[in-house]
Amino acid sequence: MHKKNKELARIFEKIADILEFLGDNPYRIGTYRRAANLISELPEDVEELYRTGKLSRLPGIGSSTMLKIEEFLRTGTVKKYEDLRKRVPEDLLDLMDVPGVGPKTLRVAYDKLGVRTKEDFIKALKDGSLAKLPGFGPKKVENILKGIELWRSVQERIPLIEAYPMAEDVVEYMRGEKSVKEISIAGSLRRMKETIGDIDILVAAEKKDWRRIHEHFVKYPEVSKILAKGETKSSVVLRSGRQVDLRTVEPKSWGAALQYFTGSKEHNIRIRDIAKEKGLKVNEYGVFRADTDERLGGETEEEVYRLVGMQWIPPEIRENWGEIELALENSVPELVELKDIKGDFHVHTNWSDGINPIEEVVEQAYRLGYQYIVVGDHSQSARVANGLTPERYREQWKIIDKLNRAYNPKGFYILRGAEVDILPDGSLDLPDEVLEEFDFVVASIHSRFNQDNTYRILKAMENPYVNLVGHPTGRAYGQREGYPLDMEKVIEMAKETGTALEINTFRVDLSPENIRKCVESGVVMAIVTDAHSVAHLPYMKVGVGIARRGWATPDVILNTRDLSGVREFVLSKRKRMAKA
DNA sequence: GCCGTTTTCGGCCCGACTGTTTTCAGTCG
Repeated sequence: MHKKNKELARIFEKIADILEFLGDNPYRIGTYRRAANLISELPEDVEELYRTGKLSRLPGIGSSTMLKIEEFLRTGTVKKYEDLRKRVPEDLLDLMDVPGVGPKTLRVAYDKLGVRTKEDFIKALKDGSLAKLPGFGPKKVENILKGIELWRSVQERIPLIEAYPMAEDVVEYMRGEKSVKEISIAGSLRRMKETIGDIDILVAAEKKDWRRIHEHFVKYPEVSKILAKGETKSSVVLRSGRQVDLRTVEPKSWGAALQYFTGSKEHNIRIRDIAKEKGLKVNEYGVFRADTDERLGGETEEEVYRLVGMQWIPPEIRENWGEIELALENSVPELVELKDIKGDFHVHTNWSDGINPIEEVVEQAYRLGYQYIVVGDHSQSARVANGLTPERYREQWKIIDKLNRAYNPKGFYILRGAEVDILPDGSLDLPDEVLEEFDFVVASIHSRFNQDNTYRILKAMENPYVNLVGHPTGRAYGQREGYPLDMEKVIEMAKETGTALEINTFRVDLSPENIRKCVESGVVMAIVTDAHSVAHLPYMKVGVGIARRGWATPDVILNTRDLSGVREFVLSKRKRMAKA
């Protein structure tokens, strides 16, 4: 994320927290929170958007917010925030993130018990003084203490790629309860957000079975704590420290509930707003006429969207970022789907740092129904990854040739590939006469991040044999921010040279924001798993989700092309660069 | 604080769970 966006969003979030503590108008507070949310999700630098005048046109950014943004860009801070923070102990406000603790609780502790710090608060919980206040009791205090424990263990959101298998496992377990009619992942996970706070699961079943379903849910073997258990909603914490929420709805409400619990919040508020204008009411049970409460539908998501007058919107782009306007005009783009994917361009074997033999990797790719796979082990300078010398690649090719003889009759092709290192000066780790013999070449930066990486990548793309830039920005979600990179130049050069940019599933690099820029520029991208184990290969579906979140259509995704299309992509670059 | 071909004032999404209540407040999503 852009640094200024992050800082500004944090200031607005803090203003909201303080105002809430002070008991200000809830709608004003909501406005600050929405602004914070919007700014943190902006695909571009806030300063840039301000300069081009696009900022004030965003929904929820009014004149007062604009003034504060201007002030921030000019001075680096906002006076209102500086004034407000003097009125509340900062330490105390952090506690608002504790599950079960809100502004009212903190305010009472502050007023009645003189609580000023986290330690004060914990002391008030433990010595029973908070429990004595009206509206409080032993249970509430106990829950808050549990909340603090949870909060300390789950401070960070986890990467999509970690959360997804976790959620799939819960879904799989819940299918074991026979009264479950429909089940789906919901929330930010269904929207394929890069990081996930907690996991939402939705189930449709007959009302009489709900209790049994929740009983089953809390018995999931990974559960370490039960936070809540009801007829419609239960929450648990897994041993991994992750919270999972399960909700049950009647089958006739399935679509409305799935729509509702998928979010995003901004998207849903907008949808309900539109519904209201049409005299309708949308909630998790269905779509109703506002005046008579007559139920109009809600069994499927398509029906919900249709009833409010628009086409269905893919979950990955439900962020109120223009998708609703397009849906009203029936012109939401057809996004790339898993079934369009014909191969993977970047996987490792135990020839370098993968854990499986090439034979197993190839077999797994074949079983996924692909038409081709690019075996792309590291090149020699990646010593820690056991990178391959030209001689070892030639040995590997003999095996690839042999495998091809076995698999080609079944319509499956193994391509000679490499993930060649881009060296500090932008040259490549293998000579051209070797690169020429590969079917497909991925080039990536793996070290010396302090160099001019824009230059390195541009230079690598000028090589006629480089077909794909691996994890272009160097970002690895949850581990490393990307290095500074002039993305505009990279996009321009990719387009000019006919080089693809990588959507790396594990690193979420490219990010959805950058993917969207590529889509707009018509730059070709390849979705890859960068699998280091056969178990990683099926995560292509997560990669497709990330691509969809960046509004990627099949035409800009290289994996949607068949083998001859891929060969054509490689050959046309070689021809083009030879001429140039 | 935002927003407006029904409004420049008066609305703003809304239901579930928990614990403390005897009809509801606080928190959450």
